[in-house]
Amino acid sequence: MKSNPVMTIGQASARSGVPAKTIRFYEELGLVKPAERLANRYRGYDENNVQTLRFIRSARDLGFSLQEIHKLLALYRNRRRASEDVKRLALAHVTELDHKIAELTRIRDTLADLARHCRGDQRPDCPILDELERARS
Amino acid sequence: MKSNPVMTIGQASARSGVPAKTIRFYEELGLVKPAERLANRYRGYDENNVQTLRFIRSARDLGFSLQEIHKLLALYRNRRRASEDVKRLALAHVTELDHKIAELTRIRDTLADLARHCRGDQRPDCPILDELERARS
DNA sequence: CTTGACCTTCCAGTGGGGGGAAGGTCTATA
DNA sequence: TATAGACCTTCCCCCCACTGGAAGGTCAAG
Repeated sequence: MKSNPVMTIGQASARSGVPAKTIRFYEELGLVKPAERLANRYRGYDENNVQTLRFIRSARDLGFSLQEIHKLLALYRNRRRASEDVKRLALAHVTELDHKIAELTRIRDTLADLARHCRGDQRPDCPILDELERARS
Repeated sequence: MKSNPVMTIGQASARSGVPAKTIRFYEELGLVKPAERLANRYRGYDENNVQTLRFIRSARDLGFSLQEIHKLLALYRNRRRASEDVKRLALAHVTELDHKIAELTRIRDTLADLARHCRGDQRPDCPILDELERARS
């Protein structure tokens, strides 16, 4: 399962879209281990590493946390995985997203409503400040 | 503009709903300065302070950052403010929220779609992993 | 032989707090 | 009067997911 050639962190970064600093950070977390260390102490990455980095990037783009990605990577690398486990992770994340969206929407509507009632002129009266002042425990 | 009596941080916390730790943190940021220090070095808060803490809490609940709250507090305390300025801050925040909601919704739909196509059984085949593997730069 | 583009490690900061140590203070009760 | 316990103080470290920068090593081109 060796895939030459080996590249430096800068090249792996260019080919994966993950910043070099972030690649080192992921290594520290145990997510991506470079295939080898070169004689000059540089990290050496292979195609497998690049593929892993792309996987992480895609998962980050879909809003998965690094903890969730850790689990996803384990499933990704496990040929005997059950797709059930992947689906469960994904659906849990969808639920999380639904909660966040609902919360943000509620906030957005409240604020837009307050702003709609504010004249927005040179006078100091402002229902937005009035509402913030009122303790809505 | 003195409003006795003075209370300790615990009482201010109970009356404002802001944890004592957080009150100290806000002080460090220059958001709330206790009315006085008691002889025993305890912080002493008055009704004004409590009102400010409630204001901050309400603004946090509406998703404003502490930086934005800093500006909101300046307007709140300025009797010669123009409601225009408050409204502008609020609407900018609504726009931010709209972007976040749109982004999260896009992610949510993508992920739900992927999950919908995953059988979720004991077999390893999984379109979710397939998609993560594919580099969607 | 120098310049500049890489690479290395380590330390610090972001935002918005939370946890907990080590120690001072105050009040109620035995 | 002693002591328990509930406060308060400052201090530093932890979370997440990075990002920036300093100080120094390595390598290819001119």
